Amino acid sequence: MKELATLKDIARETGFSVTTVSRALNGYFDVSEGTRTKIEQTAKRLGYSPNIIARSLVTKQSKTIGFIVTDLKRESIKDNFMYETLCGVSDTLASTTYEFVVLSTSTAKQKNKTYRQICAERQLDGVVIQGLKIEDPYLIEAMDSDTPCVLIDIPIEGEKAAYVTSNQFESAKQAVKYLRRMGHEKIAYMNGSEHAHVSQIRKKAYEEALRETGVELDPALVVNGDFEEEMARRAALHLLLNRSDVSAFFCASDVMALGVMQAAKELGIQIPKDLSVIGFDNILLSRYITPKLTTISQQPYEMGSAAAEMLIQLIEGHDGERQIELKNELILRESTSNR
Amino acid sequence: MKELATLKDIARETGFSVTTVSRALNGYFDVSEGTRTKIEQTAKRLGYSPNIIARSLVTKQSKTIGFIVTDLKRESIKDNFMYETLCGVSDTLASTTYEFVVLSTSTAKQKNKTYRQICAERQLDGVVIQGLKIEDPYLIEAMDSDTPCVLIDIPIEGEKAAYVTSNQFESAKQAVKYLRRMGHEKIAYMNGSEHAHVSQIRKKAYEEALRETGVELDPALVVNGDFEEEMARRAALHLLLNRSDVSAFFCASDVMALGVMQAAKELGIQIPKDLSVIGFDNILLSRYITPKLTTISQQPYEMGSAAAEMLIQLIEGHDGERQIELKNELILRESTSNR
DNA sequence: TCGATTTGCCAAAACGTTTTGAGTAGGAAG
DNA sequence: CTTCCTACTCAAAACGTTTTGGCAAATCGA
Repeated sequence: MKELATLKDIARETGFSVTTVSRALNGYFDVSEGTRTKIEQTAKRLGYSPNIIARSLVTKQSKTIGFIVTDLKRESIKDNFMYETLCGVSDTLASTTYEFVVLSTSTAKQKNKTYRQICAERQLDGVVIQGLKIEDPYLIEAMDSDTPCVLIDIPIEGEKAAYVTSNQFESAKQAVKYLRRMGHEKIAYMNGSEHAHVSQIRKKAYEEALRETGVELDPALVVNGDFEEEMARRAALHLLLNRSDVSAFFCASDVMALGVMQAAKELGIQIPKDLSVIGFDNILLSRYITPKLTTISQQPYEMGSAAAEMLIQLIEGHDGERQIELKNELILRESTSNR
Repeated sequence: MKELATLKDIARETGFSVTTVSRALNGYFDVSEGTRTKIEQTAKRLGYSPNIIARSLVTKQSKTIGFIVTDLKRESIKDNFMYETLCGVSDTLASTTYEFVVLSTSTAKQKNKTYRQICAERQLDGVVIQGLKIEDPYLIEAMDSDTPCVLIDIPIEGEKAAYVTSNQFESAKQAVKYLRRMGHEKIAYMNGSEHAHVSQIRKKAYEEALRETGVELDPALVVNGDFEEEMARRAALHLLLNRSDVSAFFCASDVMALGVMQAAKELGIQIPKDLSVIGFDNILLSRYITPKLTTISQQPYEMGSAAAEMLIQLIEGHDGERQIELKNELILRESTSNR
């Protein structure tokens, strides 16, 4: 299997110079129609395809964007958040000339290789970042880096940094207020990892919703499941054992809601009769379990897709929106009822 | 934000030549200890990181492997096959110097850009291919291409081509024979897309299992759901309406089994009392629905991980296994019972 | 007719590496 | 005093593109 044809090969074959061949193939106007078709034909005949690497070296554009994700792990098949955003990114990139490389990182790894290095090494044209923790070094770096980037679910803007998120705050408040309207007063909150921006904002929403509906905040009702089912189960078990007055649970993720439901089951607490539960994410499972989970739907696919689009705008220097907010929606199902 | 430092910068700074700097940084032995440390220090001080693109151009190694997947689409959040293999690939690649770019293709796209071009353009060091149809052009190309590749679930070998698969045939037979042992005789088979290799092999297994247990093949009992829930539902509906003697369904995927179960429900047919159902894949959902689905488990994560490992062996010229077969397992749950 | 413009083409430099082949200096061996 | 190693260093070429500046011929304007 021989090597792929180069510009030089075409030049030799047609008798023109490398320069002319290059310009012909790139649609410049200073090459006559005749030579252009001749060159194009031999290019086709030889199966020529430009060497993106060589091109990148001189143009400084790799036509590659990085999809940086923290802890790409198989456990997240339950919520498919990362996978769906990836699909969104992939789909919109498919109609462009860009391709994307998946870069899985972690807080530990970020100490070995700086964000700058990651971008520079492969001369990434742009970056989509998802799942970063608030205090991750990459966050500050990304903010005032030279290479365009768009953050998912972390509302930070910079010279070349944009973000896409959703109306987390409002929708979370809406969920809590819904519980209040159903007559619940002792509403527990299962928070996710403290290091995630979404956790902070959802928690704040929970607090504000209670305040606005005239309920005093009880710190004991706020527990943490770190976005994990098992941890949530244990935390819920502990809380429900000690506080029989809790009649509703708002969870920062569906996966944790699963843990809460499991805990309730173990204690013989019936959902929704004895305990109402609301999740967050609208994962696939949420409408298959019994009782079906009331939850807040997000649109990860659309987020990925919007992120990619915005990134390309950024890369190509068009100015436009620097922030996008998608709409979440409260989906009422069977896990909630009147007090 | 200034550009990243280059070898030239370090050379200027230290007074050595670019050659020496390069060799020092790459650990050659013909550079004295003194200069090496001096060079290393300034490299660190300037935040030097090699430009992989430039390096690739001369070494012909991009340190990038391609993950070619057909029709990366959000629908597959139900079976997470593709996502899990991706995690497997990502995890084993994480401990190497390779990175991977996701290349989503389709039968249509394969007409525009040949496999060779895809590999050559980005000078991919190797490729993992998943989800290819049997008659896809890429298959033949990959088989005798120069760039190493590992196919997932398509047992084809080549000079530089290897594959990883599972004991599909045996495990499918085992499932059908299990139904036979439970006394079922009229066993329907819901096949997946004809173009998928796994469909063909699972169908053959179904036929052979019946033959070996002395049941005459009834072509009318073989229907096709194209790996889609809705199509499977319709096909099952049609079959179950006309053939009340069918007492069991073996499905080439869990997602299609979901469709079958839905059809049964619509017809008032109870599972497993009136109809036994076995799926394939052991998707997350399969143990959450009621009744819990009896199915065959696969190990997509391990497949991806094994594929990546084998690919690197191939790339680096070590010879070793060219084919890997993982073990599937029949998982008995609640959707099957005696006739 | 002559100068000016346009058209079509090209040589050479550049991008940041690695690799090759050769060179220098110093010491050891004869 | 040569000759030969050894240890270290480097200039130059190469990888496959794009870009710059310019050159020759053809066309145009007067």
